[in-house]
Amino acid sequence: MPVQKVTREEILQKAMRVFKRQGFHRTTMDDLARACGLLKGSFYHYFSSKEMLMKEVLWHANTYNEKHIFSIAYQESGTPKQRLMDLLDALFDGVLRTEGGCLMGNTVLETALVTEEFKEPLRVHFNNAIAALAHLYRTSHSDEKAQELAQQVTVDIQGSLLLVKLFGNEQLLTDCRNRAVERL
Amino acid sequence: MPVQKVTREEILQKAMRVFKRQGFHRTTMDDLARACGLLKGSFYHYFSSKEMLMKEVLWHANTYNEKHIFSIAYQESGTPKQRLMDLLDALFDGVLRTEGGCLMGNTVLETALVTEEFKEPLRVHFNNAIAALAHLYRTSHSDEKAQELAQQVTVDIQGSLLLVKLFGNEQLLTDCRNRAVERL
DNA sequence: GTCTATAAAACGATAGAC
DNA sequence: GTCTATCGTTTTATAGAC
Repeated sequence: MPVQKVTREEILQKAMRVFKRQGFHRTTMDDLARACGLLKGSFYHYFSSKEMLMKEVLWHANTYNEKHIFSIAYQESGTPKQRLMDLLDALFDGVLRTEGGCLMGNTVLETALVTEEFKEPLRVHFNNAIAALAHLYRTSHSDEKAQELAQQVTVDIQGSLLLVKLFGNEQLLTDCRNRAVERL
Repeated sequence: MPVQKVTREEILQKAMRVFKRQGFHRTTMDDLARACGLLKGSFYHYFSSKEMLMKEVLWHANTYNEKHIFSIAYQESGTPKQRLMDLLDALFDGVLRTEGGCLMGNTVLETALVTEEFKEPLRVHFNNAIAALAHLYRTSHSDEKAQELAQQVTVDIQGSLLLVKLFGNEQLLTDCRNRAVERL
């Protein structure tokens, strides 16, 4: 009787790492299966296609981020400044712990014009990010100004991650974090 | 006797548009050949591989940008503010005239960790961009501050382009342009 | 210089044994 | 649930006619 090697949850986790590092089109089903210790044939027991898997990975990441990162903005304990710093630390930790930067940002630039189906989870992610930041900036700014600042910080993060990926200088993220906190 | 349908120059131009829209890995040699009105077989007369073609496209874009966009920063006529606005207009024009956003930014996120050979032209591009902006900011700030501002504006542009690609809201670029001018 | 034809490999996906 | 085997397609790249 065949022993179950991985759970669906573990596959989503491992697949995310591979997609983050190699991008969607560069990654093969063989890459993904091997990253999970499986052979390609076995992989289709869990997911019917590469696109379906990617969609699930993106939604899964959204759920995780809502629960463990963006939720920090809405905590009742801690000052807004502390919550902002904690949120950014959690965000950058996730981004830097494995190679490839931000899966969401990478996937936007790689697929936005060729794969309509990924746009919905990607939009949800960035809307969540902006909403969480805006919630914090509203504690010291007007609604409009807070929304504007939240957008600017989101843009700042993604642009910084791009230069980090190219030049390897992680100091850019520290600077980005400081700018976000200073704007409170 | 076969008539020459396209010049090498035209191929680089057309190929850039396709890569910009679809990304490197999603684009096939057949896509590229057809975009030039050629058949795949004919295409290898000009370029030995897709990677070689992409490298040439990136270097070609660098030459164009140096000559027609970043050079604006170093012109002797016009105020720094005017030159900054002209430079950003030229940059955004090139980015918005065809679909896909910024080829350089897209290619960084898609290939930085999987294709070492593209990193050199990509780094040259972003170094050129930052240098041109820093040159302008130096007219009203210290060397260090100008460099810092130039980096921030570069990051701002790339992050804004990412959100524009996802949400289609080009107002984000206008805001980005205004922020860049205000920092002078 | 462009075409047709094709080789050779990679890839997404399926079928069936265990 | 995982494996092996394989199908059908796509893709990169080459060879040779015109």
